[in-house]
Amino acid sequence: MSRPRIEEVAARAGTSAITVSRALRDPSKVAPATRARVMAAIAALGYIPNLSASSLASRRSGIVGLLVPTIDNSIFAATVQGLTDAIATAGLQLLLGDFRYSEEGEKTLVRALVGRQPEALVVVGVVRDAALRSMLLQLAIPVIETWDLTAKPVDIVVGFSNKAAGAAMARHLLSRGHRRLAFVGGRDHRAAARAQGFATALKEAGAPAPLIESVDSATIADGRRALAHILSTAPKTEGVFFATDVLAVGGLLECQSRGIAVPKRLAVAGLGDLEIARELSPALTTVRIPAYEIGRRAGEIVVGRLRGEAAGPRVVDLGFSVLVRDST
Amino acid sequence: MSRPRIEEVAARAGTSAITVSRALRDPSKVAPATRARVMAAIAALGYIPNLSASSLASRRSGIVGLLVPTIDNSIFAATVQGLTDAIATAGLQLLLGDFRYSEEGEKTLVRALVGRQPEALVVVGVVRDAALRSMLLQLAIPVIETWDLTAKPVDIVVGFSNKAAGAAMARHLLSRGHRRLAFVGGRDHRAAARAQGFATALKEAGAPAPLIESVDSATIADGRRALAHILSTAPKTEGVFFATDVLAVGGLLECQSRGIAVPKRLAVAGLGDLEIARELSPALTTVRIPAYEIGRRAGEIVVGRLRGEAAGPRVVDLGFSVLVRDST
DNA sequence: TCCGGGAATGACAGCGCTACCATTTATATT
DNA sequence: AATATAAATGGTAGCGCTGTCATTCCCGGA
Repeated sequence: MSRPRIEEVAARAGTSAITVSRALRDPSKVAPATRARVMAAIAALGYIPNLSASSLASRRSGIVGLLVPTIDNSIFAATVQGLTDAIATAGLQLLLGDFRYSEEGEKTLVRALVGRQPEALVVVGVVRDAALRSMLLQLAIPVIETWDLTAKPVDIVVGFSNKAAGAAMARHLLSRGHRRLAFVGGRDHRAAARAQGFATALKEAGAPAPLIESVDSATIADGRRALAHILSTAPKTEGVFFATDVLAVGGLLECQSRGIAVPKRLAVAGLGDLEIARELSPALTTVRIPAYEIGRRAGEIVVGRLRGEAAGPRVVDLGFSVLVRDST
Repeated sequence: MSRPRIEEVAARAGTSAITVSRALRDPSKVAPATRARVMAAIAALGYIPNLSASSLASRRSGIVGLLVPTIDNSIFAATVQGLTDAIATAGLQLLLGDFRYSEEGEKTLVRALVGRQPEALVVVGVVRDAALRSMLLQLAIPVIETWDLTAKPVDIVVGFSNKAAGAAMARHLLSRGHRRLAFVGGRDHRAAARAQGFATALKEAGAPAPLIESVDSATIADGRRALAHILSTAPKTEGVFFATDVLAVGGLLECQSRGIAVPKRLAVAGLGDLEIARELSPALTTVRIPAYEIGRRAGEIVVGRLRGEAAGPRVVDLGFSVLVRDST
């Protein structure tokens, strides 16, 4: 009752194991009649090749490892989708590792992923841990970091500049006449970069430094709380930039609850271009991130590299765009 | 510059390959001093075991395959998280397959997953295709279907009754005095089951049959459009049950735009308990689905089975609860 | 002192497949 | 007809690890 092996298929098709192997992987190398017999035998036996054995023998696993901080976050989901789409064309498959934002988990996970001999590794985020960096460097496989630009990637980085996004939003808010501004974001590096760009742009424009409000997680309720706190601390605030749309939706709803006029009394902006942000009224001004494209491009780079194509630039900036809507 | 093998570690630790293997997998069988030398050698060489070779030799892959229709959907994300949490305790890893709701893709994908010799397979949804069912049966590994109860699962099913959820919501709406009702949902089996339960409960209560409105996808915009269409087709409708919270949010926002009083003039209900649904005003009445628990339980069942524990019931109903809020 | 028994370790074969090279057969060229 | 060339196929070895069984070593008890 155990699963059939390639030898059984070969016997049934009246040929040898190696021919069955070829019929599956490179049909052009097998005569049509033989191929037909092999395929019939495969179907009859329900044969499914053992890819562990295949990986071991061929030294090609057909796997791309993906390291994500958490799959809960729907914004990363688009990136995963893009990556899947791109690598599927090359017959590659995704092995997912979800490290839950923990440094220790990250290292264990990398070992588990690398042990499966992936042909490339894609990381959502940038690798900061030095030990991990050097470990990845030694692997001698493509490593693509995403979602955040860094001047010295382990190998290649595909993303956009969080700092530039923060600065762009600062300039937009200033252009609308809002000068006393606040920033709300988490404690992760991406949010910090957005805050820094935001503050720097304000400084350059001679505007007052922003109030920086930190949140522990990024739920709508957190956004509400942050806005409430800002209004009690700095009631004269004229505009708030939230590091994510989810937080911004909380801000917008809190304004609704309190009867605060948006954008007249207070401007609200977010980042991420969620559908809900577009549908609320006033519609949320936000930064569109090419989340799907980031994954897609990462996948294309992986596929290109595995085909031995010439390496492109190490830093791929996919940009972003400020979508001006009614909330600013 | 290639990766070190177990032999190199053994040589450096002054022992044999098999002892290194044991030191990693069952440390109690190796003397502490030897173990320490082995670990030192592993660290010095940066050795990472080749799990393809390990799988092949031991016939244990340490992998659980997961088949999801799409990872875009954040509601499945909680299930994935629960599953990951449960199997991580047993040192198992997730191999993700995303079949994008296509039947053909599903079969290809299963072959790709099964080829990696997973120790169990978890499916989000129920397997309907007969050929696929018999293929899964032949695998002789645990197969857990989720998110939908079925009387005859391939092996085990963990979920809740979509039909019962629809019926519960129908009874709730009736109890609030809403009698002319409508249902909005996609064309998938889960939505169909909810619609059926909804309609049946109405019939049993002697209420008029619901208007059934189908949507092609489940975005906020779809929910808005569906509500608009219902109002133009059947202006006397008193309540709408949307198959998902995302659709219901669209319905709620459309009511806001049109100045329709909720729930006085029109009651709105959803399913899924998204945060946004809770935060809008009026807050959305919805059905809470134990999404995380479904994944978690599926994982626990897998782990239990692999440990050879006695099999439990084949159908595990985790139930649901109607969260009554202000929109009904 | 000898022996039995368990702890620690190792030798060997083989998991199922594919790379490499050799061989056979069919087809084209002179 | 003889040779060159390509297409089709097969034999053998080995990918890196672990299961199985054998061996060595040490200790306590008779």
